[in-house]
Amino acid sequence: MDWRSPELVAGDCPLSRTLDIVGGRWNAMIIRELLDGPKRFTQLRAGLGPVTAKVLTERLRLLADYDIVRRDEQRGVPPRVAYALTPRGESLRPVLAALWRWGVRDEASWAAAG
Amino acid sequence: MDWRSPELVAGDCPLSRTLDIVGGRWNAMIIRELLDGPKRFTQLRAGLGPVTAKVLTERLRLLADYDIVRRDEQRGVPPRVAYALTPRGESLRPVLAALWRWGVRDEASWAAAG
DNA sequence: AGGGTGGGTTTCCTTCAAGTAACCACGGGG
DNA sequence: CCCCGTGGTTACTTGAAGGAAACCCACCCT
Repeated sequence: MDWRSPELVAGDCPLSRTLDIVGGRWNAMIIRELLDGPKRFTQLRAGLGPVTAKVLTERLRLLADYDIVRRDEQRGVPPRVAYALTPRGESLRPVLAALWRWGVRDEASWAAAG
Repeated sequence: MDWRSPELVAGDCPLSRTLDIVGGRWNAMIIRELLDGPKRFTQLRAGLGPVTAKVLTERLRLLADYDIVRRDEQRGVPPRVAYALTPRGESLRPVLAALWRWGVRDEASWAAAG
């Protein structure tokens, strides 16, 4: 792995670009939910705990702009909207897996040490 | 990978705990610098681009609290302080590598599509 | 006397993500 | 008639992160 490149200094290194998407308070957890398969707005809210509708809408729109999630609106009453990962979103699976694994292993060894 | 666990809803799922450390504007890039080997304060500043002394100090102290970096102060005039990764910090290497790889591959395919 | 050095601290200010609360359209059910 | 559920929107407020600029020690060199 070559951690060096000219533009890394300018602040748009690959790390930062990935973290623009996967960082932040909710994005990773939303993607995690959708790695299970498509879900509707209310299901996402339920799976994410204390996220407000405003923030969830915001984050989903942002992730849609980034072509990470796709929004499938089924008209009718009441309206139902399903969210699913795009291929680009799916491609984040190994990244999320790495983050998840570190969190799990670390929790264990951190507790063991103290 | 089992993306489910009871406490995931409470917001302290393994993903979030890893991102507490690796997320944020500078943390990942600081760790990236130190994966090259120990560096001194000024070297870090140089490698990171436009980070102010205040913020860098802040981030380094935080990472030290998390036992990700170790601070080696060599007294004298002028004072010299070296920062190095702890084993816990080193263990983040695969995580950073995954983030980095996604950023690189994505940059390519994103540009190709556009 | 004045400047450079390394590794900061302090104060102030701006920005932005997130939270709170209220509201919307529909139609169905009681 | 009024509320419920779905998937939001809008306006307002808050808190924390981050940046800018100035300053600090203690010593060396000129």
